[in-house]
Amino acid sequence: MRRDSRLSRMLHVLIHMDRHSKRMTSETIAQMLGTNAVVVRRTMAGLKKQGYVRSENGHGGGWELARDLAGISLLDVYLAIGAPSLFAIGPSSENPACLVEQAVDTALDDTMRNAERLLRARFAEVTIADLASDFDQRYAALQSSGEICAVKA
Amino acid sequence: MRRDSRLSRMLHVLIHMDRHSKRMTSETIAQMLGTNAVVVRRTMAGLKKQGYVRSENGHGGGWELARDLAGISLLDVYLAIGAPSLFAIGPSSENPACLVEQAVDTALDDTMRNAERLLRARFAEVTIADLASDFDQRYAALQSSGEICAVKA
DNA sequence: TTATCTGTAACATATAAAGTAACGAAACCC
DNA sequence: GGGTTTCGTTACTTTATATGTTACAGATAA
Repeated sequence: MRRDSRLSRMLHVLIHMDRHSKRMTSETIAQMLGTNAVVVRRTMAGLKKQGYVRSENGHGGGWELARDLAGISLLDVYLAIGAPSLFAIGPSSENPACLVEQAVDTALDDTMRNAERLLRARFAEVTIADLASDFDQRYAALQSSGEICAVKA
Repeated sequence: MRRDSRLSRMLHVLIHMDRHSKRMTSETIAQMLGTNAVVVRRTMAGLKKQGYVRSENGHGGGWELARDLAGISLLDVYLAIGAPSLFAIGPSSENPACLVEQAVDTALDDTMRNAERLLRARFAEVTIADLASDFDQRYAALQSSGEICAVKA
């Protein structure tokens, strides 16, 4: 399978929603992400459940932020999309009978757990507003006035 | 795809090879790992190329250690099997044109790079001999005299 | 009522590790 | 030498899972 890009995509979307006055439809967001509207709804469902975004049906409907970006951390988003597995490596089996394998897997597991703790701690430190201001700096640096992801910022 | 278990498997094998006086055939190792002899040869090829193990053809042939386990770190093994990607998450595209996406991916990438550095540093600290002594403790604690992975330790 | 939306279910695709079959080459035994 | 064992390698198939797609029901506004 490909690398899981849901976290990256949701952060991307949230920032655009913040800079976008009107509601954005799944279709608009999908084009922005280079994907499909169903994929967008599927992934955004978790953010909605956690109250980070709202969605409205019908004419003029779509998605909008339900909270300030300064109040949402990367960890919040990561958890909202279901806290998918961070690592591509792991033990060879769940419950090995072999004591050697148990020792190896325990050691690896400890190391991976530590790494996961650090990653989560780091995610918790950064708000989406922080990322947005990173974008502002890039934008100012380039002094560009063109299109940004097919959606004006 | 499944979680990559090559590192776990190779560590497992190396410890067994250390406790096993005779050479072990790919088939024997495969049974120990619950897999196939070709998978074993394929994965062990990297360890052989780095000089951690040797293999001999024909009658009485098979695999044997070429270096003391105290001289091989987890990082050595990880690198030997091709330093596969550690993370299951990543950016949505390689070269995003969108500045928002660039900011998001850069921030995530920094975080992941830090995590990778920490993981590699930790892997470098631990030798296979360290893992083997973990096993010894488990073994002593259980006072078991039975089979261990179909291969007596 | 009709055109837009979201929400879901159901199914198809892509990717890479893992699994499998086949065969050649090397080393050993008789 | 001839047969057997074992590695080395190629060329597949399988598997798991995020992603992509189609279809359709339900909700909302003009």
